[in-house]
Amino acid sequence: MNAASKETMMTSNQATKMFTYEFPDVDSDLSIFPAPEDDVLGVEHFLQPDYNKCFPGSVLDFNTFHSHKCLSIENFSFAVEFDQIKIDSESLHSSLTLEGERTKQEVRDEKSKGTDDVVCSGINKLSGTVNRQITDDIFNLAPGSCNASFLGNVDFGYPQGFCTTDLGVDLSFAGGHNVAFDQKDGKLMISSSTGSSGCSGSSTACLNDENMSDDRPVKRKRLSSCDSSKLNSEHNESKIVPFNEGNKVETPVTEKRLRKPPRRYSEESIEQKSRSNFKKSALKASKDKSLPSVCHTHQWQKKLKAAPIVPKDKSFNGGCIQVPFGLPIEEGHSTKKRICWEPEEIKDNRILCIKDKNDVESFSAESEDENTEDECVTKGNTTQKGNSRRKHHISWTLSEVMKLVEGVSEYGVGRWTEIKRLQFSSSSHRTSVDLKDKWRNLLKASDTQLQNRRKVVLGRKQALQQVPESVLCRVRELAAIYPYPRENKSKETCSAPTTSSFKSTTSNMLVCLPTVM
DNA sequence: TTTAGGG
DNA sequence: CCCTAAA
Repeated sequence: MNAASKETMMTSNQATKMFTYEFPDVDSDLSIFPAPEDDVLGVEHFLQPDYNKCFPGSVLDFNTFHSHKCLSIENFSFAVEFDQIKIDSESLHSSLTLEGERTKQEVRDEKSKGTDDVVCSGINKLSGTVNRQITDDIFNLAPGSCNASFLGNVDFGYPQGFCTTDLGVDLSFAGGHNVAFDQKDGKLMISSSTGSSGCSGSSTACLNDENMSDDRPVKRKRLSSCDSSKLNSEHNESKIVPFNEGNKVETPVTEKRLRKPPRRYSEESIEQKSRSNFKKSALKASKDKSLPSVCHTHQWQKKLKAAPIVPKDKSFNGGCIQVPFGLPIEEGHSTKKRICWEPEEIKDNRILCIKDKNDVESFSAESEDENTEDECVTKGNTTQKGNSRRKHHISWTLSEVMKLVEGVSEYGVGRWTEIKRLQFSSSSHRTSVDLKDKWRNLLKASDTQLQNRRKVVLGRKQALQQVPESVLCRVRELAAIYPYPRENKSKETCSAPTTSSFKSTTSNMLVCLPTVM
Protein backbone atom coordinates (compact mmCIF):
# COMPACT_ATOMS: atom_id res chain seq x y z
CA MET A 1 0.00 0.00 0.00
CA ASN A 2 2.71 2.36 0.90
CA ALA A 3 6.37 1.87 1.24
CA ALA A 4 5.69 -1.70 1.92
CA SER A 5 4.30 -2.20 -1.50
CA LYS A 6 7.13 -0.30 -3.00
CA GLU A 7 9.62 -2.46 -1.42
CA THR A 8 8.08 -5.51 -2.82
CA MET A 9 8.37 -4.20 -6.30
CA MET A 10 11.83 -5.42 -6.58
CA THR A 11 12.12 -8.39 -8.71
CA SER A 12 12.82 -11.70 -7.39
CA ASN A 13 16.10 -11.66 -9.24
CA GLN A 14 17.15 -8.63 -7.39
CA ALA A 15 16.16 -10.05 -4.17
CA THR A 16 17.92 -13.25 -4.83
CA LYS A 17 20.97 -11.51 -5.99
CA MET A 18 21.07 -9.16 -3.16
CA PHE A 19 20.43 -11.42 -0.37
CA THR A 20 21.87 -14.64 -1.32
CA TYR A 21 25.07 -15.43 0.24
CA GLU A 22 27.01 -18.57 0.15
CA PHE A 23 29.62 -19.66 2.49
CA PRO A 24 32.32 -21.17 0.43
CA ASP A 25 34.76 -21.54 3.21
CA VAL A 26 32.60 -22.54 6.03
CA ASP A 27 33.72 -26.09 6.04
CA SER A 28 37.17 -25.52 4.77
CA ASP A 29 38.93 -24.60 7.90
CA LEU A 30 36.55 -25.59 10.52
CA SER A 31 35.86 -29.07 11.45
CA ILE A 32 32.63 -30.36 12.62
CA PHE A 33 32.28 -32.18 15.79
CA PRO A 34 29.05 -33.96 16.16
CA ALA A 35 27.34 -33.15 19.32
CA PRO A 36 24.87 -35.23 21.20
CA GLU A 37 21.39 -34.59 20.16
CA ASP A 38 20.30 -33.46 23.52
CA ASP A 39 22.95 -30.91 23.83
CA VAL A 40 21.55 -27.57 24.53
CA LEU A 41 23.34 -24.87 22.82
CA GLY A 42 23.97 -21.79 24.64
CA VAL A 43 23.30 -18.56 22.97
CA GLU A 44 25.58 -16.50 25.03
CA HIS A 45 28.37 -16.78 22.57
CA PHE A 46 26.28 -14.93 20.09
CA LEU A 47 26.52 -11.93 22.23
CA GLN A 48 30.20 -11.72 22.37
CA PRO A 49 31.22 -8.18 21.82
CA ASP A 50 34.03 -8.90 19.44
CA TYR A 51 32.05 -10.15 16.56
CA ASN A 52 33.24 -7.54 14.20
CA LYS A 53 36.79 -8.03 15.21
CA CYS A 54 36.73 -11.60 14.38
CA PHE A 55 34.96 -11.18 11.12
CA PRO A 56 35.55 -7.77 9.74
CA GLY A 57 34.37 -8.78 6.36
CA SER A 58 30.89 -7.79 6.88
CA VAL A 59 28.30 -9.22 4.70
CA LEU A 60 25.46 -7.71 6.46
CA ASP A 61 26.05 -4.95 8.81
CA PHE A 62 23.01 -4.83 10.87
CA ASN A 63 23.64 -1.30 11.76
CA THR A 64 24.00 -0.06 8.26
CA PHE A 65 21.62 -2.25 6.53
CA HIS A 66 19.19 -0.16 4.66
CA SER A 67 15.90 -0.10 6.21
CA HIS A 68 14.20 0.93 3.06
CA LYS A 69 15.07 -2.33 1.56
CA CYS A 70 14.41 -4.47 4.46
CA LEU A 71 12.67 -4.14 7.60
CA SER A 72 14.60 -2.89 10.47
CA ILE A 73 13.54 -4.74 13.44
CA GLU A 74 15.14 -2.53 15.89
CA ASN A 75 12.88 -2.33 18.83
CA PHE A 76 10.83 -4.71 17.00
CA SER A 77 7.98 -6.12 18.85
CA PHE A 78 7.10 -9.52 17.78
CA ALA A 79 5.73 -12.72 18.90
CA VAL A 80 7.78 -15.71 18.29
CA GLU A 81 6.59 -19.16 18.59
CA PHE A 82 9.28 -21.68 18.70
CA ASP A 83 8.22 -24.91 19.99
CA GLN A 84 11.25 -26.82 19.21
CA ILE A 85 13.78 -25.80 16.74
CA LYS A 86 16.15 -28.29 15.47
CA ILE A 87 18.06 -27.16 12.55
CA ASP A 88 20.81 -28.97 11.00
CA SER A 89 23.68 -26.76 10.46
CA GLU A 90 24.72 -28.56 7.35
CA SER A 91 21.69 -27.48 5.53
CA LEU A 92 21.57 -24.26 7.31
CA HIS A 93 24.80 -23.02 6.02
CA SER A 94 24.19 -24.28 2.55
CA SER A 95 21.16 -22.31 1.81
CA LEU A 96 21.04 -19.71 4.39
CA THR A 97 20.52 -16.48 2.65
CA LEU A 98 20.51 -14.26 5.54
CA GLU A 99 22.88 -11.54 4.95
CA GLY A 100 24.74 -10.60 7.90
CA GLU A 101 27.95 -10.61 9.61
CA ARG A 102 26.41 -12.14 12.56
CA THR A 103 24.67 -14.75 10.63
CA LYS A 104 27.82 -15.81 9.07
CA GLN A 105 29.52 -15.57 12.33
CA GLU A 106 26.96 -17.71 13.90
CA VAL A 107 27.16 -20.31 11.32
CA ARG A 108 30.87 -20.36 11.64
CA ASP A 109 30.53 -20.35 15.30
CA GLU A 110 28.34 -23.31 15.27
CA LYS A 111 30.57 -25.06 12.90
CA SER A 112 33.50 -24.46 15.06
CA LYS A 113 31.61 -25.64 18.01
CA GLY A 114 30.94 -28.75 16.16
CA THR A 115 27.29 -28.83 16.73
CA ASP A 116 25.00 -30.42 14.32
CA ASP A 117 21.91 -29.06 15.74
CA VAL A 118 22.19 -25.45 15.48
CA VAL A 119 20.72 -22.25 15.29
CA CYS A 120 18.19 -20.36 13.48
CA SER A 121 19.49 -16.98 14.05
CA GLY A 122 18.81 -13.90 12.11
CA ILE A 123 18.05 -11.67 14.90
CA ASN A 124 20.39 -10.94 17.62
CA LYS A 125 19.55 -13.84 19.76
CA LEU A 126 17.12 -15.94 17.98
CA SER A 127 18.32 -19.38 18.37
CA GLY A 128 16.83 -22.73 18.61
CA THR A 129 18.29 -25.65 20.24
CA VAL A 130 17.38 -29.17 20.41
CA ASN A 131 14.61 -29.97 22.75
CA ARG A 132 14.54 -26.64 24.16
CA GLN A 133 11.86 -24.11 24.30
CA ILE A 134 13.37 -20.85 23.53
CA THR A 135 10.35 -18.78 23.71
CA ASP A 136 11.61 -17.18 26.80
CA ASP A 137 14.93 -16.50 25.29
CA ILE A 138 13.37 -14.77 22.44
CA PHE A 139 10.98 -12.97 24.57
CA ASN A 140 13.69 -11.72 26.77
CA LEU A 141 15.41 -10.04 23.98
CA ALA A 142 15.94 -6.51 24.87
CA PRO A 143 14.18 -4.52 22.22
CA GLY A 144 16.90 -2.03 22.08
CA SER A 145 19.57 -4.53 21.59
CA CYS A 146 17.91 -6.10 18.70
CA ASN A 147 19.46 -3.80 16.26
CA ALA A 148 19.31 -5.85 13.22
CA SER A 149 17.80 -5.87 9.88
CA PHE A 150 16.31 -8.95 8.73
CA LEU A 151 15.45 -10.18 5.39
CA GLY A 152 13.82 -13.40 4.82
CA ASN A 153 14.58 -16.09 2.39
CA VAL A 154 16.07 -18.26 4.94
CA ASP A 155 16.25 -21.73 3.76
CA PHE A 156 16.61 -24.16 6.50
CA GLY A 157 16.65 -27.03 4.17
CA TYR A 158 16.56 -29.70 6.71
CA PRO A 159 18.11 -32.87 5.54
CA GLN A 160 16.69 -36.24 4.98
CA GLY A 161 15.53 -37.74 8.13
CA PHE A 162 15.22 -34.48 9.73
CA CYS A 163 12.04 -34.44 11.54
CA THR A 164 9.95 -31.62 10.35
CA THR A 165 7.76 -31.89 13.31
CA ASP A 166 10.58 -30.74 15.40
CA LEU A 167 10.23 -27.42 13.77
CA GLY A 168 7.10 -26.06 15.11
CA VAL A 169 7.87 -22.57 14.18
CA ASP A 170 5.51 -19.76 14.10
CA LEU A 171 6.71 -16.30 14.03
CA SER A 172 4.12 -13.68 14.31
CA PHE A 173 5.42 -10.25 13.95
CA ALA A 174 3.39 -7.45 15.22
CA GLY A 175 2.45 -4.91 12.68
CA GLY A 176 1.00 -7.27 10.23
CA HIS A 177 4.09 -9.20 9.43
CA ASN A 178 4.34 -12.80 9.94
CA VAL A 179 7.10 -15.19 9.77
CA ALA A 180 6.31 -18.75 9.27
CA PHE A 181 8.30 -21.76 8.66
CA ASP A 182 7.28 -23.74 5.72
CA GLN A 183 8.02 -27.22 6.74
CA LYS A 184 7.45 -28.64 3.34
CA ASP A 185 9.90 -26.43 1.63
CA GLY A 186 12.02 -25.76 4.57
CA LYS A 187 11.69 -22.06 4.04
CA LEU A 188 11.18 -19.33 6.40
CA MET A 189 8.39 -17.28 5.07
CA ILE A 190 7.90 -13.75 5.99
CA SER A 191 4.84 -12.02 4.87
CA SER A 192 2.80 -9.05 5.53
CA SER A 193 -0.87 -9.10 5.96
CA THR A 194 -1.36 -5.42 6.01
CA GLY A 195 -1.30 -4.74 2.39
CA SER A 196 -0.08 -5.78 -0.96
CA SER A 197 3.40 -6.14 0.27
CA GLY A 198 3.08 -9.83 0.48
CA CYS A 199 6.00 -11.80 -0.60
CA SER A 200 6.10 -13.62 -3.79
CA GLY A 201 6.51 -17.22 -3.20
CA SER A 202 8.07 -18.59 -0.18
CA SER A 203 11.61 -17.77 -0.97
CA THR A 204 11.51 -14.06 -0.73
CA ALA A 205 10.23 -11.96 1.97
CA CYS A 206 10.19 -8.33 2.54
CA LEU A 207 9.40 -6.65 5.68
CA ASN A 208 8.61 -3.08 5.86
CA ASP A 209 9.44 -1.16 8.87
CA GLU A 210 6.88 1.48 8.35
CA ASN A 211 4.28 -0.62 9.87
CA MET A 212 6.39 -1.17 12.82
CA SER A 213 6.27 1.01 15.77
CA ASP A 214 8.58 0.88 18.65
CA ASP A 215 5.87 0.71 21.14
CA ARG A 216 4.07 -2.20 19.82
CA PRO A 217 3.16 -4.38 22.62
CA VAL A 218 4.98 -7.55 22.67
CA LYS A 219 2.68 -10.28 22.03
CA ARG A 220 3.69 -13.67 22.93
CA LYS A 221 1.52 -16.59 22.96
CA ARG A 222 2.49 -19.96 24.07
CA LEU A 223 1.12 -22.95 22.51
CA SER A 224 -0.74 -25.07 24.85
CA SER A 225 2.04 -27.50 24.97
CA CYS A 226 5.05 -28.24 22.99
CA ASP A 227 3.61 -31.36 21.63
CA SER A 228 0.90 -29.50 19.94
CA SER A 229 3.03 -29.05 16.95
CA LYS A 230 4.14 -32.59 17.00
CA LEU A 231 1.05 -34.53 17.28
CA ASN A 232 -0.41 -33.74 13.96
CA SER A 233 2.80 -33.99 12.20
CA GLU A 234 1.33 -34.98 8.92
CA HIS A 235 -0.90 -32.04 8.69
CA ASN A 236 1.12 -29.61 10.54
CA GLU A 237 1.97 -26.81 8.26
CA SER A 238 3.22 -23.53 9.30
CA LYS A 239 0.85 -20.93 8.26
CA ILE A 240 1.18 -17.31 7.73
CA VAL A 241 -0.96 -15.89 10.33
CA PRO A 242 -2.77 -12.70 9.72
CA PHE A 243 -2.13 -10.18 12.29
CA ASN A 244 -4.20 -7.14 12.66
CA GLU A 245 -3.57 -4.30 14.88
CA GLY A 246 -6.84 -4.58 16.60
CA ASN A 247 -6.24 -8.17 17.00
CA LYS A 248 -3.14 -8.15 19.00
CA VAL A 249 -4.49 -9.85 21.95
CA GLU A 250 -5.81 -12.82 20.12
CA THR A 251 -3.16 -13.38 17.61
CA PRO A 252 -4.35 -16.36 15.74
CA VAL A 253 -1.22 -18.24 16.11
CA THR A 254 -1.41 -21.56 14.50
CA GLU A 255 -3.52 -23.69 16.67
CA LYS A 256 -2.54 -27.26 16.68
CA ARG A 257 -4.80 -29.62 18.29
CA LEU A 258 -3.54 -32.10 20.66
CA ARG A 259 -4.02 -35.64 19.75
CA LYS A 260 -6.09 -37.34 22.26
CA PRO A 261 -4.05 -39.83 24.17
CA PRO A 262 -4.84 -43.40 23.58
CA ARG A 263 -7.69 -44.60 25.61
CA ARG A 264 -5.64 -47.19 27.26
CA TYR A 265 -3.17 -44.65 28.40
CA SER A 266 -5.89 -42.43 29.69
CA GLU A 267 -7.37 -45.22 31.67
CA GLU A 268 -4.07 -46.19 33.06
CA SER A 269 -3.30 -42.65 33.96
CA ILE A 270 -6.53 -42.34 35.80
CA GLU A 271 -5.90 -45.56 37.53
CA GLN A 272 -2.45 -44.53 38.54
CA LYS A 273 -3.67 -41.26 39.77
CA SER A 274 -6.13 -42.87 42.06
CA ARG A 275 -3.68 -45.30 43.47
CA SER A 276 -0.55 -43.54 44.32
CA ASN A 277 0.14 -40.14 45.66
CA PHE A 278 3.51 -40.16 44.10
CA LYS A 279 2.05 -41.14 40.86
CA LYS A 280 -0.48 -38.46 41.24
CA SER A 281 2.06 -35.82 41.75
CA ALA A 282 4.16 -37.10 38.96
CA LEU A 283 1.27 -37.11 36.64
CA LYS A 284 0.27 -33.68 37.65
CA ALA A 285 3.73 -32.39 37.21
CA SER A 286 3.94 -33.92 33.83
CA LYS A 287 0.68 -32.37 32.87
CA ASP A 288 1.42 -28.98 34.20
CA LYS A 289 4.76 -28.32 32.81
CA SER A 290 3.90 -29.53 29.37
CA LEU A 291 6.92 -31.62 29.40
CA PRO A 292 9.17 -31.29 26.48
CA SER A 293 9.56 -34.95 26.14
CA VAL A 294 6.05 -35.18 24.89
CA CYS A 295 7.39 -33.51 21.84
CA HIS A 296 8.61 -36.85 20.76
CA THR A 297 5.10 -37.87 20.21
CA HIS A 298 5.74 -39.90 17.21
CA GLN A 299 8.28 -41.78 19.15
CA TRP A 300 6.21 -42.60 22.09
CA GLN A 301 3.30 -43.35 19.93
CA LYS A 302 5.30 -46.01 18.32
CA LYS A 303 6.46 -47.19 21.64
CA LEU A 304 3.01 -47.22 22.93
CA LYS A 305 1.94 -49.52 20.22
CA ALA A 306 4.73 -51.91 20.68
CA ALA A 307 5.58 -51.40 24.25
CA PRO A 308 4.86 -54.39 26.33
CA ILE A 309 4.16 -53.85 29.90
CA VAL A 310 7.43 -54.42 31.50
CA PRO A 311 7.73 -55.59 35.03
CA LYS A 312 9.51 -52.98 36.94
CA ASP A 313 10.55 -54.55 40.11
CA LYS A 314 10.19 -57.66 42.01
CA SER A 315 7.48 -56.66 44.32
CA PHE A 316 3.95 -56.84 43.37
CA ASN A 317 3.20 -53.38 44.42
CA GLY A 318 5.97 -52.17 42.32
CA GLY A 319 3.90 -53.34 39.52
CA CYS A 320 4.52 -52.61 35.96
CA ILE A 321 5.80 -49.73 34.07
CA GLN A 322 4.67 -48.71 30.72
CA VAL A 323 6.53 -45.73 29.60
CA PRO A 324 5.52 -44.09 26.47
CA PHE A 325 8.26 -41.68 25.87
CA GLY A 326 7.82 -38.65 27.95
CA LEU A 327 4.76 -39.81 29.64
CA PRO A 328 4.22 -40.12 33.30
CA ILE A 329 5.79 -43.11 34.78
CA GLU A 330 3.68 -45.12 36.97
CA GLU A 331 5.61 -45.61 40.06
CA GLY A 332 3.56 -48.11 41.86
CA HIS A 333 1.00 -50.14 40.16
CA SER A 334 -1.67 -52.10 41.69
CA THR A 335 -2.04 -55.63 40.71
CA LYS A 336 -5.70 -55.17 40.39
CA LYS A 337 -7.80 -54.11 37.52
CA ARG A 338 -5.71 -55.44 34.79
CA ILE A 339 -7.00 -56.42 31.50
CA CYS A 340 -6.80 -60.09 31.14
CA TRP A 341 -5.18 -61.08 27.93
CA GLU A 342 -4.69 -64.63 28.85
CA PRO A 343 -7.13 -67.32 27.99
CA GLU A 344 -8.78 -68.84 30.95
CA GLU A 345 -7.47 -72.27 30.15
CA ILE A 346 -3.94 -71.19 30.62
CA LYS A 347 -4.65 -69.73 33.94
CA ASP A 348 -6.48 -72.79 35.02
CA ASN A 349 -3.66 -74.97 33.91
CA ARG A 350 -1.24 -72.96 35.85
CA ILE A 351 -3.39 -73.11 38.87
CA LEU A 352 -3.64 -76.82 38.55
CA CYS A 353 0.05 -77.08 38.21
CA ILE A 354 0.56 -75.13 41.33
CA LYS A 355 -1.92 -77.23 43.13
CA ASP A 356 -0.21 -80.36 41.97
CA LYS A 357 3.02 -79.01 43.14
CA ASN A 358 1.56 -78.35 46.48
CA ASP A 359 0.15 -81.78 46.61
CA VAL A 360 3.48 -83.25 46.05
CA GLU A 361 5.69 -81.20 48.14
CA SER A 362 3.84 -78.93 50.40
CA PHE A 363 2.66 -79.51 53.86
CA SER A 364 4.98 -82.38 54.25
CA ALA A 365 7.20 -80.19 56.26
CA GLU A 366 6.35 -77.28 58.40
CA SER A 367 9.60 -75.72 57.43
CA GLU A 368 8.41 -74.41 54.15
CA ASP A 369 9.91 -71.05 54.10
CA GLU A 370 9.80 -67.76 52.37
CA ASN A 371 11.88 -68.92 49.52
CA THR A 372 9.34 -71.38 48.44
CA GLU A 373 6.76 -68.74 48.90
CA ASP A 374 8.53 -66.23 46.84
CA GLU A 375 9.26 -68.77 44.24
CA CYS A 376 5.65 -69.53 44.03
CA VAL A 377 4.87 -65.92 43.72
CA THR A 378 7.35 -65.52 40.99
CA LYS A 379 6.03 -68.43 39.09
CA GLY A 380 2.58 -67.10 39.30
CA ASN A 381 3.25 -63.60 38.22
CA THR A 382 6.22 -62.93 36.14
CA THR A 383 4.68 -63.94 32.92
CA GLN A 384 1.68 -61.75 32.87
CA LYS A 385 1.34 -59.79 35.97
CA GLY A 386 1.16 -56.68 33.94
CA ASN A 387 -1.80 -57.54 31.89
CA SER A 388 -4.13 -59.70 33.79
CA ARG A 389 -7.13 -58.04 35.12
CA ARG A 390 -7.50 -60.81 37.56
CA LYS A 391 -4.71 -61.26 39.94
CA HIS A 392 -2.85 -64.41 39.37
CA HIS A 393 -3.72 -67.19 41.54
CA ILE A 394 -0.95 -67.56 43.96
CA SER A 395 -1.37 -70.60 46.02
CA TRP A 396 -1.23 -70.06 49.66
CA THR A 397 1.68 -71.85 51.05
CA LEU A 398 1.62 -73.52 54.36
CA SER A 399 3.84 -70.91 55.83
CA GLU A 400 1.46 -68.27 54.73
CA VAL A 401 -1.45 -70.10 56.18
CA MET A 402 0.41 -70.54 59.38
CA LYS A 403 1.28 -66.94 59.51
CA LEU A 404 -2.29 -66.08 58.89
CA VAL A 405 -3.51 -68.35 61.61
CA GLU A 406 -0.93 -67.04 63.94
CA GLY A 407 -1.88 -63.53 63.12
CA VAL A 408 -5.49 -64.26 63.73
CA SER A 409 -4.62 -65.85 67.01
CA GLU A 410 -2.70 -62.83 68.01
CA TYR A 411 -4.80 -59.99 66.77
CA GLY A 412 -8.14 -61.57 66.25
CA VAL A 413 -10.33 -62.05 63.27
CA GLY A 414 -11.04 -59.02 61.27
CA ARG A 415 -7.88 -57.14 61.94
CA TRP A 416 -6.53 -58.03 58.61
CA THR A 417 -4.56 -54.94 58.12
CA GLU A 418 -2.62 -55.49 61.27
CA ILE A 419 -2.06 -59.09 60.45
CA LYS A 420 -0.85 -58.19 57.09
CA ARG A 421 1.45 -55.56 58.42
CA LEU A 422 2.96 -57.74 61.06
CA GLN A 423 2.86 -61.17 59.55
CA PHE A 424 2.90 -60.53 55.84
CA SER A 425 5.08 -57.52 55.69
CA SER A 426 7.50 -59.36 53.48
CA SER A 427 4.95 -60.74 51.10
CA SER A 428 3.60 -57.77 49.36
CA HIS A 429 1.28 -59.76 47.21
CA ARG A 430 -1.04 -60.61 50.05
CA THR A 431 -3.38 -57.86 50.82
CA SER A 432 -5.55 -57.61 53.82
CA VAL A 433 -8.44 -58.58 51.67
CA ASP A 434 -6.54 -61.63 50.65
CA LEU A 435 -6.05 -62.52 54.25
CA LYS A 436 -9.69 -62.10 54.92
CA ASP A 437 -10.61 -64.22 51.97
CA LYS A 438 -8.16 -66.84 52.92
CA TRP A 439 -9.44 -66.98 56.41
CA ARG A 440 -12.89 -67.38 55.12
CA ASN A 441 -11.75 -70.19 52.94
CA LEU A 442 -9.98 -71.78 55.82
CA LEU A 443 -13.15 -71.73 57.78
CA LYS A 444 -14.93 -73.39 54.95
CA ALA A 445 -12.19 -75.91 54.64
CA SER A 446 -12.25 -76.70 58.27
CA ASP A 447 -15.95 -77.20 58.13
CA THR A 448 -15.63 -79.41 55.14
CA GLN A 449 -12.98 -81.34 56.86
CA LEU A 450 -15.30 -82.05 59.70
CA GLN A 451 -17.96 -83.29 57.40
CA ASN A 452 -15.52 -85.42 55.58
CA ARG A 453 -14.39 -86.92 58.76
CA ARG A 454 -17.84 -87.72 59.82
CA LYS A 455 -18.45 -89.37 56.55
CA VAL A 456 -15.27 -91.27 57.00
CA VAL A 457 -14.04 -90.43 53.58
CA LEU A 458 -10.44 -90.48 54.40
CA GLY A 459 -7.36 -91.28 52.47
CA ARG A 460 -7.30 -89.80 49.04
CA LYS A 461 -9.41 -86.89 49.96
CA GLN A 462 -7.05 -86.11 52.68
CA ALA A 463 -4.30 -86.12 50.16
CA LEU A 464 -6.12 -83.56 48.14
CA GLN A 465 -6.55 -81.43 51.13
CA GLN A 466 -4.71 -78.18 50.70
CA VAL A 467 -4.32 -77.40 54.30
CA PRO A 468 -3.19 -80.00 56.71
CA GLU A 469 -5.60 -81.11 59.30
CA SER A 470 -3.67 -79.62 62.09
CA VAL A 471 -3.93 -76.23 60.60
CA LEU A 472 -7.59 -76.58 59.98
CA CYS A 473 -8.08 -77.62 63.51
CA ARG A 474 -6.31 -74.57 64.60
CA VAL A 475 -8.56 -72.57 62.37
CA ARG A 476 -11.57 -74.07 64.02
CA GLU A 477 -10.15 -73.24 67.34
CA LEU A 478 -9.59 -69.70 66.40
CA ALA A 479 -12.94 -69.52 64.77
CA ALA A 480 -14.44 -70.48 68.03
CA ILE A 481 -12.44 -67.85 69.79
CA TYR A 482 -12.75 -65.16 67.20
CA PRO A 483 -16.03 -65.64 65.51
CA TYR A 484 -15.89 -64.68 61.95
CA PRO A 485 -18.17 -61.78 61.44
CA ARG A 486 -21.68 -62.69 60.81
CA GLU A 487 -21.04 -66.32 60.35
CA ASN A 488 -20.35 -67.02 63.95
CA LYS A 489 -22.21 -64.28 65.60
CA SER A 490 -24.19 -66.74 67.53
CA LYS A 491 -21.09 -68.10 69.04
CA GLU A 492 -19.57 -66.81 72.12
CA THR A 493 -17.30 -63.89 71.76
CA CYS A 494 -13.95 -63.65 73.25
CA SER A 495 -12.61 -60.21 73.59
CA ALA A 496 -9.15 -60.99 74.84
CA PRO A 497 -6.75 -62.11 72.17
CA THR A 498 -5.12 -65.38 72.71
CA THR A 499 -1.52 -65.16 73.48
CA SER A 500 -0.73 -68.68 72.58
CA SER A 501 1.32 -69.22 69.58
CA PHE A 502 0.41 -71.53 66.85
CA LYS A 503 2.87 -74.24 67.71
CA SER A 504 1.97 -74.32 71.29
CA THR A 505 -1.61 -75.05 70.50
CA THR A 506 -1.30 -77.35 67.59
CA SER A 507 -0.58 -80.25 69.81
CA ASN A 508 -3.80 -80.05 71.69
CA MET A 509 -5.98 -78.19 69.33
CA LEU A 510 -8.30 -81.04 68.75
CA VAL A 511 -9.00 -81.06 72.39
CA CYS A 512 -9.92 -77.45 72.19
CA LEU A 513 -12.60 -78.01 69.70
CA PRO A 514 -15.89 -78.21 71.40
CA THR A 515 -17.92 -79.47 68.52
CA VAL A 516 -15.60 -81.90 66.95
CA MET A 517 -15.96 -85.61 67.08
C1' DT B 1 -8.83 -46.80 53.95
C1' DT B 2 -10.46 -50.90 55.96
C1' DT B 3 -13.70 -54.46 56.48
C1' DA B 4 -17.47 -57.53 55.21
C1' DG B 5 -19.63 -60.07 52.06
C1' DG B 6 -21.33 -61.56 47.45
C1' DG B 7 -19.77 -63.40 43.26
C1' DC C 1 -9.43 -63.49 43.54
C1' DC C 2 -12.54 -59.55 42.20
C1' DC C 3 -15.83 -56.22 43.21
C1' DT C 4 -18.52 -53.21 45.93
C1' DA C 5 -20.95 -51.30 49.80
C1' DA C 6 -20.55 -49.67 54.24
C1' DA C 7 -18.28 -47.81 58.03
